[in-house]
Amino acid sequence: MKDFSTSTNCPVRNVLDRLSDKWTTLVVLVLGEHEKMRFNELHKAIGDISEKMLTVSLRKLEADGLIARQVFPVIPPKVEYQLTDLGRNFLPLIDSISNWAYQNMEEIMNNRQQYQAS
Amino acid sequence: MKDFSTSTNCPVRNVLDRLSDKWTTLVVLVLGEHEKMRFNELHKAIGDISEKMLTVSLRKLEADGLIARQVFPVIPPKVEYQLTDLGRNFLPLIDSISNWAYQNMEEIMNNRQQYQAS
DNA sequence: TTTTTATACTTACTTTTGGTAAGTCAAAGA
DNA sequence: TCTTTGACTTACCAAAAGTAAGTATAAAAA
Repeated sequence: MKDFSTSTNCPVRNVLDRLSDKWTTLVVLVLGEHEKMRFNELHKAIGDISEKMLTVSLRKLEADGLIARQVFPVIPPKVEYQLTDLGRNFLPLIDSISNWAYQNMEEIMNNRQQYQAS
Repeated sequence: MKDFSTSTNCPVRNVLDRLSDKWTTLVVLVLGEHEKMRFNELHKAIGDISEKMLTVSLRKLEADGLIARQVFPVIPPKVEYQLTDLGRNFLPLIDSISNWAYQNMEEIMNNRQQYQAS
């Protein structure tokens, strides 16, 4: 049994906090479907993420080693992102969460309505 | 292939956003180890969550039907929380994320240090 | 030749969310 | 009568995220 009781000093919690983040998981999900993607592609694919937050999310994932960032020294700039081995290794986990959400969303939506009504 | 491009109108995204939240996942994780827990037990088990955020997280999970809240009409108050079937059904997914984080945290920490240094 | 366009970001500013600490309620015990 | 207990609220402040405009540079278009 692991220790969740300690905050920033616990590496597991630290990793977990970063990966259980709205945008981060989404970036991994869409990157999981495309092999290589450029910044604007990701931006369009996710749709409602701001450029700022996309940048932040990408940097965090890069720092953690889940994605690789390749810069082409051209103008206008070209940058490609792709999952690393570590990222690809993580993908199925978050993919299964996405699937679970898909399969259970109806029930969850119903539950929410019940809850509202009471 | 699912559509992630639309924001609040997409139920999958909606569910996903809520479940890929720092505190929410943690609450499910600790509830997964204890069967029934009272408010203050959860608070101590998680450690660095504020009472406010614990309340918010519990309400959201309750609304979505992942946990059940049982109030005992006594003074001082007594409230017990436990995973519902839906919650228990979700638990293994997040458990495996937690395990993945545990197994890969060393590599991730190393990656982060490399990144900082560059 | 000046203007526009393309791409991947920054930056300044505002809004929303989260954290902190103190307060509430009602009864039982000191 | 004052304190304690447990599950919250609430008011206030800090941090994070959203918004919109700006930056850099060269090639292509006007």
